[in-house]
Amino acid sequence: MSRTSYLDVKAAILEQIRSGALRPGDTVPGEERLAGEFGCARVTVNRALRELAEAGVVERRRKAGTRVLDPTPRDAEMEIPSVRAEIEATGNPYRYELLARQIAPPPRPVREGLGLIPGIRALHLTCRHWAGACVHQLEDRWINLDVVPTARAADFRAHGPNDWLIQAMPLSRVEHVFSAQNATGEEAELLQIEPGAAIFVTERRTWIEGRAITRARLMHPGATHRLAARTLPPI
Amino acid sequence: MSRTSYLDVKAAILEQIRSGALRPGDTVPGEERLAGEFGCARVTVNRALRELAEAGVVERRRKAGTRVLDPTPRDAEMEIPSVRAEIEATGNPYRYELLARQIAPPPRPVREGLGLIPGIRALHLTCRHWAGACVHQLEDRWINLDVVPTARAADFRAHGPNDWLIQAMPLSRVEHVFSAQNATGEEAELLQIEPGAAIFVTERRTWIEGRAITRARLMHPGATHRLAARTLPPI
DNA sequence: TGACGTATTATGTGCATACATATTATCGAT
DNA sequence: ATCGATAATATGTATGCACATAATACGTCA
Repeated sequence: MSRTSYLDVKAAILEQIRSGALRPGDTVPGEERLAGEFGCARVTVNRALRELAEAGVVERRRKAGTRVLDPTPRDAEMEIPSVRAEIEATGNPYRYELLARQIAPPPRPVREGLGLIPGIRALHLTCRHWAGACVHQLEDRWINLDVVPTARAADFRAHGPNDWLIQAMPLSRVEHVFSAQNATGEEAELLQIEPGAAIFVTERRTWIEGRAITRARLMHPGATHRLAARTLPPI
Repeated sequence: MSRTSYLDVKAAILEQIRSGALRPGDTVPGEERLAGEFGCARVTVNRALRELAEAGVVERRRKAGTRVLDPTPRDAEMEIPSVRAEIEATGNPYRYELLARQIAPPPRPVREGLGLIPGIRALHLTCRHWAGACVHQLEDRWINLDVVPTARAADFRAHGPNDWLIQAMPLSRVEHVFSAQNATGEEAELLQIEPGAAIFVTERRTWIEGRAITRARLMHPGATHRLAARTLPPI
């Protein structure tokens, strides 16, 4: 029997978060307590919690203890805030609109992106996010109902699917691919811009434990949209 | 007199890299040795080096020791490879072309982005990066000669300014802002695309110790350009 | 009652030590 | 000379201990 590693502690706590035993806002037991439970030294627990804090999973404050964070604002290097927060930060009122919702077999590129067998149906949503009187984002999303069956029953008329998914599936892996494209006629109409105007397209795919959850194509008017990323030097 | 912190060790080693005393490829002295020099425990040096390794500054291998890494491929989350590597990865031959070079007072937005006093002149470069027969990137760059006076003497006809700057100024802070725009007539001509076609624009600014080094506007044909970012889950 | 100082508490970090593990170097046998 | 076992070495990490630091809780005094 080997000794308890800080990796064991880390994995155990992550598992508790994934399973819902620890929810955002909850306080993780203190280092001393956990060290007792795991039968290891406090420093070992310390390292596990420290790395979880670095990863943005928990927040630590002296005396106050360790609290599970909201999974939203994950990494500082590549900050992709929720659409709502992004818009409200500019002072504009945010409005969400569900344009279409159906369950259908996705087109081939989407199907392959989600790793689905041909013929399998998925949830298809089209939404619009407004910043005041301007369209900020047009969202075309497919959700893998095999992985997230509860999405079938979810009501996306009041709240966007992204917020819902972040709630339902924390700690997932995300891939973003950005590109610039000329808006098609339909896209231009929905975005309230001229056909052919440059749009900034984000293709976002999300996995949990190797299984694709969702694939979203997010379109923004190119003239107004800005995406920033900072790489900080060590220290 | 307080004890030596792992932060002190980290800062000292970073300083040696910045100053050039430790160059990429060099081997950092062993933990035991450094612990002796700094008058601290080996665990303290270990933590400093471990964090530097996590930050991508050094590479550690058992028995082999700790080596300073090339500053290029800094962070895995937001991988922005050198243009050359990016193109050669696709199998296309890379070609670099210097279109213009002059020393002039920059226009106001650039001047403010670089934090320069009005009237101060800076190095202005225009370059093109080819992937085979296609233009991959059109680069419009200003370099702050106050911070990098050696750039005045550098010859940018054979190699691009980005490679040169990475060599000359390691460990700097970088900010990227991405957007989609419609190409102007001039831009379209240089990029060999139709006027009005969507272009993917990266605005990159680089600082070292709070001073702006350079500001580049990188334009790519939107149809072909892709930028990917991944956020990995903890563990 | 309210302000302020002190006790309490949880995390942060350093040290000496011990052992684990990966990798290279070395040396001997074939 | 080649292969393989073994030694040497640098990093990886667990432990017990001590003290530092930040923040809250709480009790005392005006």
